[in-house]
Amino acid sequence: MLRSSVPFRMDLTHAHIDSFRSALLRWFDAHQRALPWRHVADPYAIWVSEVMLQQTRTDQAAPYYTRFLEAFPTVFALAAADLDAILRCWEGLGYYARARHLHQAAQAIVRDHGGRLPASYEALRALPGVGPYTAGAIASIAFGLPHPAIDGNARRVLTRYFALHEATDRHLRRLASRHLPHARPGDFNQALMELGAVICTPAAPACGKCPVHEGCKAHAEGNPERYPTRKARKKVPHYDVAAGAVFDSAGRLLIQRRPREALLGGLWELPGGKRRQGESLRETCQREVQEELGIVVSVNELIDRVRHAYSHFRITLYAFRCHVVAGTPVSAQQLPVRWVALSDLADYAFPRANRRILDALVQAPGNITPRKP
DNA sequence: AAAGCGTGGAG
DNA sequence: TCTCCAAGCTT
Repeated sequence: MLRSSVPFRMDLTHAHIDSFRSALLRWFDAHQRALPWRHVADPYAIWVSEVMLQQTRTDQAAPYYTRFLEAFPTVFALAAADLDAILRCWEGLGYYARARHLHQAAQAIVRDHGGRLPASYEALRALPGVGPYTAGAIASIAFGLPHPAIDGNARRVLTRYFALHEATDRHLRRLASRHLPHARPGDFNQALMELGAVICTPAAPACGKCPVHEGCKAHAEGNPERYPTRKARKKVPHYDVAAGAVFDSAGRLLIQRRPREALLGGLWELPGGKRRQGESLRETCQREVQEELGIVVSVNELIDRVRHAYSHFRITLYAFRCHVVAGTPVSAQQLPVRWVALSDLADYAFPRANRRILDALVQAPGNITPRKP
């Protein structure tokens, strides 16, 4: 039943499967990169690493992983932490819902599992932020359970090795399951990913160094780069955005917190928004600050211009120095609003583009916060 | 099911 | 400069 639904059973002889996985594991044992989450046994740490690695390169996640575990060494520490502290630790890593889900899941683990990561695929999958890949990765790496973990790397390796033009996630999981050595499922999964990251790369794969190139159909066909089939990208819109660095008479800066569930959820930011048709950037700045906070500001010099690409659109952000002319800031969306000294900006998590502006602000002359008399 | 969700490195 | 895409998940 299972077997007949897989279209390549010719290749799935026991001998072939055995040589594939033993060659792969041998290569992994000899050539795996040294990464901070290698040879880690703590299921909590493994979980943190897997969440950080979702859609994120290993070299970007590595320093965050180390810092995060220092700040939150156990499930209990994470469950008891403030989301703000977690977001500060996560600043710059992107996809901030991951931090929120990590926090929620930690609380669920304390509440429902006595503070230990549940040792089953199903229970892991039920945690917020844990999908099919992450559940399989934790189950296999932390608990030695025979579940596949198909990420983008593994998908590329498998579609090339078997020359699959159309492969659903279900097919790939089933295929990987057949090759899983029950003695070392975690190492096998990691080996597949490592091969994809280091040898079987999207462009210019190093087939000459590949431990399984002899059985690889894409290599035999001569053009492995045509796998996996990618779907056409939609072009992303671009917006001009104006933001106000609004100062009060004491030289403090006005910031507001973004709603939890939104883009950049829970981070702090300068007020601002998209430029409208026919509007000047200074007009945008003035209007947005007034709409969001109910105050009238004078819009003065341009502090900086930052180009930034988000996941599904891009912007050019123009930040202007502003001063309050009339009113007291109150968020129209009932969001937290705060006046902060420039020296305290490290206490808040900001999106990357905003952080650039703030850095420019702190560097710029004329920003010495007046000493209180 | 398709869209929303960050950031940075490589080419 | 621009495109691609990375140890995916959620709704």
